[in-house]
Formats: sequence, structure tokens, C-alpha cells
Amino acid sequence: MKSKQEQRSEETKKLILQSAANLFAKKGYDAVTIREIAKDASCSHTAIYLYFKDKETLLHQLSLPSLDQLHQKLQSISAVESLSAEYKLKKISLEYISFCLKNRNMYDIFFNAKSSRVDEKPELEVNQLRIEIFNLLKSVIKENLSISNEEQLLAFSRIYYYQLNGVLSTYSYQHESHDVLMERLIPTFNLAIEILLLGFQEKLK
Amino acid sequence: MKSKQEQRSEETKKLILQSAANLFAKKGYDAVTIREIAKDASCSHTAIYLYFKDKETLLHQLSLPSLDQLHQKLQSISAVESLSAEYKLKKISLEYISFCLKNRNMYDIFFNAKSSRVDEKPELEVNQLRIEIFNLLKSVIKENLSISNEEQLLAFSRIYYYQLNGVLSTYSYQHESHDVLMERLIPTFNLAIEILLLGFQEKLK
Amino acid sequence: MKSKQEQRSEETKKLILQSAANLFAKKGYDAVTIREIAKDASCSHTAIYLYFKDKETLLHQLSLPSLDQLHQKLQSISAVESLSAEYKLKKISLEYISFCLKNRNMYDIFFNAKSSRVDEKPELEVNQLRIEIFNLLKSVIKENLSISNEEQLLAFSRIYYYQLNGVLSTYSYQHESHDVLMERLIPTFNLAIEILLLGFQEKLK
Amino acid sequence: MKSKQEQRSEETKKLILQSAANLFAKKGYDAVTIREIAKDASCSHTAIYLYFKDKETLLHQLSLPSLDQLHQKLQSISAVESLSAEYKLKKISLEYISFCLKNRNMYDIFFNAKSSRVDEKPELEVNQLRIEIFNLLKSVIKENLSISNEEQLLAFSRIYYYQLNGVLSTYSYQHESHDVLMERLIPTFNLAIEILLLGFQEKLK
DNA sequence: AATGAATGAGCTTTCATTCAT
DNA sequence: AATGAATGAAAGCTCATTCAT
Repeated sequence: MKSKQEQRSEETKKLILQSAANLFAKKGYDAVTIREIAKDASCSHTAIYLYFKDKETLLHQLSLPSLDQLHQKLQSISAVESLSAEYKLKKISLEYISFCLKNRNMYDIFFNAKSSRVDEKPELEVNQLRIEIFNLLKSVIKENLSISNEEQLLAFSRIYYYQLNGVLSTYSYQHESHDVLMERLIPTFNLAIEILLLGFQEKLK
Repeated sequence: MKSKQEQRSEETKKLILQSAANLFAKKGYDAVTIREIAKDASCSHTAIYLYFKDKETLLHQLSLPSLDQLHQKLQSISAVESLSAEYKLKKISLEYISFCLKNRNMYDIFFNAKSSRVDEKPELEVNQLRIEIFNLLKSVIKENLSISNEEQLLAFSRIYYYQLNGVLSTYSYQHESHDVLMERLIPTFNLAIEILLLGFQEKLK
Repeated sequence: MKSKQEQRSEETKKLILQSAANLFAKKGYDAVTIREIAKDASCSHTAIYLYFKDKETLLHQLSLPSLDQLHQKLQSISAVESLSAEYKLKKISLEYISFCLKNRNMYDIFFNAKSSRVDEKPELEVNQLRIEIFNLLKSVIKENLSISNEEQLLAFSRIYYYQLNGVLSTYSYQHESHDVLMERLIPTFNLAIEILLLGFQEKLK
Repeated sequence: MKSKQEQRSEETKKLILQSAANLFAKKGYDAVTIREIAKDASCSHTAIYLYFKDKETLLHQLSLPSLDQLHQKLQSISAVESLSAEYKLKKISLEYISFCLKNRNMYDIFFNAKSSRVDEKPELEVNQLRIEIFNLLKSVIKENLSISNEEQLLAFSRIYYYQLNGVLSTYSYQHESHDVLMERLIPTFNLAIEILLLGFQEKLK
């Protein structure tokens, strides 16, 4: 059982992570200051250094669980046997889009290699996850198209992936709320998937 | 007729813009300092404030002509009657991609509404241009598909646009040079266009 | 008899002092952090404040026993009747030098009145000890020269003392190890004593 | 002719150097903050960075001219042909001591290699000067003793040098004023030189 | 007795911007 | 028109020290 102190400590850490998440998402990594985060988390700025080595580490520790959560969600969708391949693809895509729009400006934090030191661990884990998410998409696309040519599958998957990111990059900076955006995008978005699948199939003939 | 002073003045301004363009593109807006720009433009850092209210204004005045140049290029391609519709589309897309990768870090400056003061003019002009470029794309897509349904054309154009931006957002942060990236991307990229066109056509049936 | 608790407590205190001594000697007072000491003494950093009012107090409590130890050693040498006066002087000087070089960065702590609160006790004790060490030297010099003129003895002793400290201040900051330094210094150093004694004797004539 | 601006600029720089000198000497390098220096020089702390790359550079630029001045003074004394060798030696030693006591806590800045990067230029210049000062002393000692054995000369010079530094290290931290200290030290100090010369001569026999 | 959590003061440094000339 | 001097705000971070348990 956790002592009161441990509980408070965990709470503080969680608060910091939350505040950081919000602020990074709202204003971008560089524009947010440690003191700002501290204020938002109602702790002193030094407390942050109790839990995180530095600002960059905070960022990475922040992005990892979120990405992980997304990954798990996508995986669980892909695992349901009863769903049709096309439905899975749409559902997964939607989740992906929704997640990224929810985390908006965090987007480039998740999906870039901004920090130069690529050799460090946390960075790698993030990259790892990105790759896994991509592979998941690929496997579902395979299911949809029953391609055997691995190279072609890769090319198609990339095109599909670009499409998703294209939607995101186009709308990431809009100031509308997640819900409003989603509602507006879903139709076009489903159409896009449809078109791509049609195109893929036609190309395969 | 311009006096010598006026000429020198204009020259200095142009030099500043050029240097800023280069540096912003190379290192990103935040990472570039006013003094750096001044040095590169071989003028004093205070001189910059003679021509531009502040750093942000410089940025906006900077993005405009570049975008405008792109716009003109795309327009001139679309105007050549002798080219096939598909070739035009590919050519235009390629130019667009190439431009954006060249201006990499400038990318989010061009295509975001980050700056808070949305009411100011330059912002609007940029938006204007973005819309015009989008419309250009739309018209070439119309040429390719001979759609009459305006709504459908809009939806298809968006999907196409997303695809382009998807490529960009995926590769914007890679540290490879423009040329290397382009060479690697062109095949997948042409395939993507092909697929989309196939998809569109199939959907239209 | 001491309770187990008391024993443990004393042990911890001793460990802290040891760690502090090592670290101060290795890196200098300012460069060592309380947490570092705690880590080295394998206790929490707050425990240190249980035994010592603050960092400065720790430092003073630290210097005392070391100096005391030195004092005792020098005294014991001077007490051995069988040794010649000159040998005693050389031996004592060597011990003194060796001790100071071993405690290198601690050197200015031992021999300075840096700390502002001159009125406090520990400071005084340190001064007391310094004086006693000086007096010891004086008595051995007296033995060597058989001077009766007290004033002259004092002057000679000072000169001798300066010589010792001169060696030290010259080599205190070298980054060589204690052993290497000692080996290199001993000859010059013995020569210095010889010269001084010759000079003293000549002056006395 | 210097413009008013240039004049003011030079003045500011001088003020900063003066303040830094005073404060470093009073409290030691580490204990002095940039803002403290700025306050004392009545300029903003950022102004300091206009003239000096960073704190360390300020330190080096500070110590060099002083040392250089000392060096020149000693050299000029040694050059006067009309003076006796012994008088020269005494005069030079006195100047050396006086200078070091005047610059008190700056002492360890001048004569240490605190900063780890020994490979850098400024550091080297300081070392260069130290060596030159030592060589000067050596040559005057040679004049006094007319030694031909170079090795012995070196040993003797070292011993002499230790003696000087010994005086300094013993009194460097006293809180008495330079003048009071000098007055108190001069007799003992002259005696020390006398003794050493006697010792040297005796040893040479 | 002992500790993890938390803090406030303070550090060096950088930058966009303005002032005086 | 143009510039060097100067500044205030702010950033990331570290440390000795205290509080609550």
C-alpha cells in the first residue's frame, strides 16, 4: 500500500505531466517554459526537476505513454476478427486522426526527430512506436488488398500513410475544437480511404 | 526615377530579406537571431528595424514573395496548352513538393496560422495565396477528370491536397538534403498520383 | 555504555565526515554538493543536517580533527629523544608538507580565515592549533640552533614557516598526485632546510 | 580622435574591469556574480557580455594586464645597472610581495591553473608571464651568487621563490590593509632574504 | 533518527528591441 | 539612413536548506 507521501508525489508528477501536455499542445514545445508548467501544475519550478532530468526528458516521458496508448488501441481494433478489413482500416485511420488532432501541436513532437541526439534511448522508443504503428497500418492494408508483392505493399502503405498525415498537417493548426474538426472531416476522410482503396485495386489489376 | 539613396535602401532591404529567407529555411524561425540575419546581410542589426517593424513582420513579408513566386510558376505550368492534363498535374505537384521541401522549416510558417494576430494584413495575403494555389490544383484536377459536379470536385481536390501535404509533413523534418529527398520520393510520389487518379475515375463511374 | 542507536548515529556522523573530507580534498569546497556527500556516505542528504548545522559548519568540524591528528604526529616526532635535532626538523617539515599536499584543496580551508564569522568557536580552535603547530616548529628550530634570543628565534621560525608554506602554495594546485609531487619535491626541499639552517647559523655568528 | 561614443564605451569597459578586479579580489572568482559586477560598475549585467564573451574571459582579460605590469616593473628594476645585486633582489622581492598582497585573493587566480582548459590561449599567456617572472628572479639571484652550475641555480631559485610565496600564502588572507601588512612584514622579510643569501653562499663553499 | 518532497534564491547567458548619436 | 551601446525580460537549471511524515 502506498504511503500518503508516495501518493502525493505521484499526484504531483501526474499534474506536471498533465500541465506539460496541455501547454505543449497549446503552444508548442519551445514556447512553453518550465516555470509556466510549474505554475499550471501549482508546484515550484524546481519540483519539475525532481521528476524529470530536464525539459527534453519531460517531453519524451510525456509523449511515450500517449503514443503507447494509441498503439494499443489501434492494435486492439486490428485484432477483432469479426470486423471486415475495410471497416478495420477506416476505424483505425479514424482513431489515428482523432488522436493526432486531439494532441494537435504535440503532433510534431510525436512524429518528428527534432532533437538531434537520435542515439538516446527515449527517442528511440518513440521511433520504435512510430514504426510499429506504421506496420500495423500496413498489415491492415494487406488484409484489404490481399497483395503478395511486398514492395508494392510498402509503396501503397506509404501512400496511405501520407494521406493520413496530409489531413492532419492541413488541419493541425486550425483553431477549431477537436469535435468540430472531426465532424467536418469524417466524410471527406472516408471518401479518401475509399478512393485510395479503389485506386489500389485498380492498379493491382 | 529613384534616387541613389532609394536604390541603396531597396538593395539593403532585399539583402535582408534574402538572408532571412536563407537562414529561416536553414535553421527555423526561432533559432535564427536578428543579429545573425544582419551579419549575413552585412548590415547592422538595427538597420533591420528600419525596414521591418519586428522579427515577425520580417517573416511575413518574407513568406509572401516566395509563395507568390511558387504560385506564378504553378500557374505558368497550368497555362501551357500543349501539355497533357495528367502531365500538368504531376509537374505541378512535383514543383509544389519541391518548393516546400526546399523551404522546409519555413513550411509551418507558410501553412499555419500560428501567429496570434490573425487580423493583420500579411497573414490574410498568405491565406489568399494558399487558396489560390489550392484552386489552381483544383482546376487541373478538373481538367484530368472532367467532373462537372462541383462538390465532388472539391472533395477530390481536398483529398489530393492532403496527399501532397502528407508527403511533406512526413519528410519535412528529415535531415537529408532537398535533392536526396526528392530523388527518393519521386517514384512513390508519382505512384500516389496515379493511384489517386485511378481511384477518382473508378469512383466517378 | 552507548546504546545501539547512539553507536549507529556516531557511525553515520563519521561516515559523513569521511566522505566530506574526501570530496572536499578532491574537488574543493564549493564544487562539492551536500547531496554528493550524502551519496558517498550512503545516507540521505537531510541526515547531514541532523549532525551539522550547515555546510560551513561541516567543513569546520572536519578540519579540526585532521589538524589535530597532524599536530599529534608532529608532537610525537619532536618528543623522540634519540633523534638528532636536524633530523627531527626535516622529518617534521616533511610530515607537514605531506599532510598539506594530501589535503590539497582543503589547504586554504585550514589556513584561511575566509569564513566571515570569525567570532565562532571552531574557527578559534583551528587558529589555536595552527599556533601550536607553529610553536612546535619553533621549539625544534631552537633545538637546532640553540638560540637564546627569543625575538630572533621568532623571526627565524617565521622565515622557516614561510618557506614551508611557500612550497605548498606553489604546488597546491598542481594536478599531480601526492606521491609524485612528494618524490619530486623532497630533494629541493631538503636542500632548502639545509640552506636555511646554514643561513641561520651564519647570521648568528 | 575618439568619438564621444567610443569614449563612453571605453569607460564602461574600464569600469567593468575595475569592478571585477575589486570584487574578485575581495570575494574570489566563484563567489562573485555577473550582476554584482554590473551593479558595481553601474551598468546592466548584459553590458558585460558586450565586452567579454563570458565570466571566465573577463577573468583572464583582467589578470593579464596586471601581471604584465608587474613583470615590466620587475624587469625595469633588474635593468638598472647602477644598483647592487643584493639591493636589486630585495627591491624586486618587495615589489613582488607588495603586488601580490595588493591583489590579495586574486592571488590564486593569477598563480593557479584553475580553469581546466589549459590549452587555450589566455591561460597560456598567464603561464608564460609567470615563467618569465620566475626567470627574472633567477637571473638576479645568479647575479648575487655568481653561480655557474645551472642546476644548482635552479634549485636555489626555487627555494627563494618558495620563500616569497610562503610569505604571501601566510598573509594573503589576513584582513589587514596592504600598508599595515607591508610595514609589519618588511623587516622579517628582509631578514629572510639575508638568511637565504647567507645560506646559499655557505652552501656554495 | 531519518527521509523524500518541496522550495526560493540565485546563477549564467541569450535575445529582441530601443536609445543616442 | 544607419549604427554601436545599452537594456529588461526571460530562459533553463542547480543548490542549500526546510517541511511533513
